[in-house]
Amino acid sequence: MKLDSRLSRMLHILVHMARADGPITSQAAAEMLGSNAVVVRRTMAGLRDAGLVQSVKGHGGGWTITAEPDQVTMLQVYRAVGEPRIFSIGLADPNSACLVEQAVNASMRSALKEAEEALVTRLGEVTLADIARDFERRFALLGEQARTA
Amino acid sequence: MKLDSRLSRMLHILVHMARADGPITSQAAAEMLGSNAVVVRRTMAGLRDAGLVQSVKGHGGGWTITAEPDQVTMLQVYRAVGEPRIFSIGLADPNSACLVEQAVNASMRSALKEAEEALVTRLGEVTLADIARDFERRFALLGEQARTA
DNA sequence: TTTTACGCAACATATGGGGTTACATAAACC
DNA sequence: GGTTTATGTAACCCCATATGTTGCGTAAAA
Repeated sequence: MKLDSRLSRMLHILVHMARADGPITSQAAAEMLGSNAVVVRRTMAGLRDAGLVQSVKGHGGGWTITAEPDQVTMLQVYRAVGEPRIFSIGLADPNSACLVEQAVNASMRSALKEAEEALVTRLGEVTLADIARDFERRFALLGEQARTA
Repeated sequence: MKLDSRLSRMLHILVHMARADGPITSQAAAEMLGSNAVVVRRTMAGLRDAGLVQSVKGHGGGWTITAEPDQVTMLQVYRAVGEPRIFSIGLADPNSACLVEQAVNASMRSALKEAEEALVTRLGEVTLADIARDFERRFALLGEQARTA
């Protein structure tokens, strides 16, 4: 399997939604992501259940962000998409009867736990508003470069 | 794919080898791991290339650890098995032209980098000897429990 | 010479995210 | 009211990759 990109994709769309003045359709989102409208709906369903967005059917419908961008962290989005497995490495047998393997498992668990905590902590510190501000900075920088070129 | 257990498995066998007084055959190792001798050879080849173990063909042959257990860290073993991908989550498009996605990618990269550094640091701090000592502790504890039961 | 092991290529298998098709339903527009 | 536009969801296929398996070659000891 390739990388699970649900978190990354949802962040992408959420920031777009935060900047849009109306709903974004699944089709439009899919085009932004280079993906498929069904995949978008499937993944966004988690965000809707988490209360981060709402969906409206029919003409003029689509997806709208309902939460305040400065109140939504990457961690919340990660959880809203179902808390996908973080690591692709892990224990061979979590419940081995072999004491050697138990010792190995203890050291592996400890290392992975530390890394996961570092990740979760960081995800909890960055909001959609932070990412949107970074976008604005990049956007301004681009205009700057165009003018001085 | 399930979890990549190569690091875990190799640690397991390395600690067994450190405690054995002779070579361990691929078949014996495979039985310890609940796996297959070919898989063992395939994975151990990396450890041999890294100089951690040696293999001997024929009668009485098998695998022997050649490095000092207190000089071999989990990190070295991780590298010897080919530095498998750590995360199962990641960026949707690492080289997107979309500035929003670039901002998302920056925040994702930063969080993942921090977690990876935490993991690598920890892996570099724990040696095979540490794991072997933990095994001894567990083993002693088990005898203790048996006597007081 | 036989047996025991490793070395390695080639192929099979399982898993899970993502892509695709199909159909149902709801809401806006005419 | 009928048509169009959207979402909701099920049911499939596709693909990458660690792992499992078979087969054959080679080296070393009995």
